[in-house]
Amino acid sequence: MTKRKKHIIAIVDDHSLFASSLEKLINSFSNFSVLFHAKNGLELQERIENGFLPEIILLDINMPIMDGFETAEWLMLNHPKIKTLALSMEDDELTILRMLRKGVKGYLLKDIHPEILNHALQELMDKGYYHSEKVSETLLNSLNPDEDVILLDLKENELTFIKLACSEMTYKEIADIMDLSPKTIDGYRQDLFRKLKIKNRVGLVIFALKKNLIKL
Amino acid sequence: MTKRKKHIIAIVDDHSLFASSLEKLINSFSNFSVLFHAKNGLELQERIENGFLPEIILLDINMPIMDGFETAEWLMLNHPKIKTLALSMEDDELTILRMLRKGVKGYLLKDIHPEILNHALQELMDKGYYHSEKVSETLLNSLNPDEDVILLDLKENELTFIKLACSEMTYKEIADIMDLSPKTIDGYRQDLFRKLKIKNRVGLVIFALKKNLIKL
DNA sequence: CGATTAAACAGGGAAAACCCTTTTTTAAAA
DNA sequence: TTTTAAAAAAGGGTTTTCCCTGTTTAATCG
Repeated sequence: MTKRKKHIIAIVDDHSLFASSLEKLINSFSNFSVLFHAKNGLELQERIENGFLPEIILLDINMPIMDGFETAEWLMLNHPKIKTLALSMEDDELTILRMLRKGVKGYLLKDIHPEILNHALQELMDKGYYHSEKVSETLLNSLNPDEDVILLDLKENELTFIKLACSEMTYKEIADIMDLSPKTIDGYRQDLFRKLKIKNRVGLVIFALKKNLIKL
Repeated sequence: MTKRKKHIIAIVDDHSLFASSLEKLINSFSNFSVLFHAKNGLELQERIENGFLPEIILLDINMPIMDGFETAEWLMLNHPKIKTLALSMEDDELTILRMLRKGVKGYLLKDIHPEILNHALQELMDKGYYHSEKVSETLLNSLNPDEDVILLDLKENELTFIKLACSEMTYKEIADIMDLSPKTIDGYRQDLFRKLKIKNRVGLVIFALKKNLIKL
């Protein structure tokens, strides 16, 4: 309730319709206002280097040219005082962990209610961090730190393989789709089974679901 | 807001601590009051046959002696005017469908908030039915009526097999646990694959998860 | 009781999955 | 350009899964 200057926010999102409406929403809050929005990380860099310095950045992840991961990393290294809040539709644990490792102060899912956004921003300023309920849940469910390391170390091909292995395709078919030898696929499989300490493909499906790597 | 007589409710639940607190809660509502509670369907029958006739019955499912399914069936056949509301922790589609087939007017999950209960009871009287949000979702997700028929027709052994097949056990191990021949298990498998039109065990896991037959 | 029906079980074979190890290829570093 | 390391591929074998069909067993019923 103290009368003070509004906190300055920047929005980074390639979906400009979303960004504009978000801007309107935030400007309606009493404690926050939007300074500018950028279509991707590169545009954000330009703005910042031209002297437009926000306190908070709402950062989308899936963007062309320079995505959320790169952007968050650049921010962490070059402007550590800016509080970055990831704002995405992705709720899989891998994406969440990756962003947290890039130094974001919070992770918001895009389906949050308007009032929650206000609350989230306030908490971010007060406590220094804020996560969506679902995100906190996901992070809490991850009681096995080893698994997190494994998850973060997954190569792109391994990830693709896991997702495809959660379908009814045979490994042969997966190999065809990924344009790799069945023997290579078998290598991925074997490797993952060892790392994840699982006995068969069912274990892989369960893992993928627990980590939200696939949806039902 | 019209001043009228409270609607008379009976609670059927073997967990008497839960039943008692539920009674207190309901008695605090302006439009409803609890007439009695019974530990199982048999006790309910006795009460009703002694002239205690509620308008609404909150019916638990897992109870000794006479469970929710039997009780709902008996109520449907003998007292069709009583509105029965299933009140359970089970959120799998099979249980839900089974209860609906026994004529219950609604399905509430036990983790609902107190205010929702009041609203649920009111809706039940006004519209004649009410389902928990999660339940409605589950029923909505089931866009394949054929699958529902299959689900309802599942034998106990088939169900057990499905659940075990969602673990990392081999069919041989499942056969041991269920004390059946591996060939019998293979029969279940083959049968289910045909009925559910799936190609392999992954399909079975996905099915079980979609229907909430297993939890992660 | 024989007849019917469903559940349990079996024979037998092909295809996938699983597993260990080694080699080739590729790309980056020294 | 040689070294090194990681990714891809392969050799080769065992186990499990998958699938078709047919038989025995058990329970129910006219």
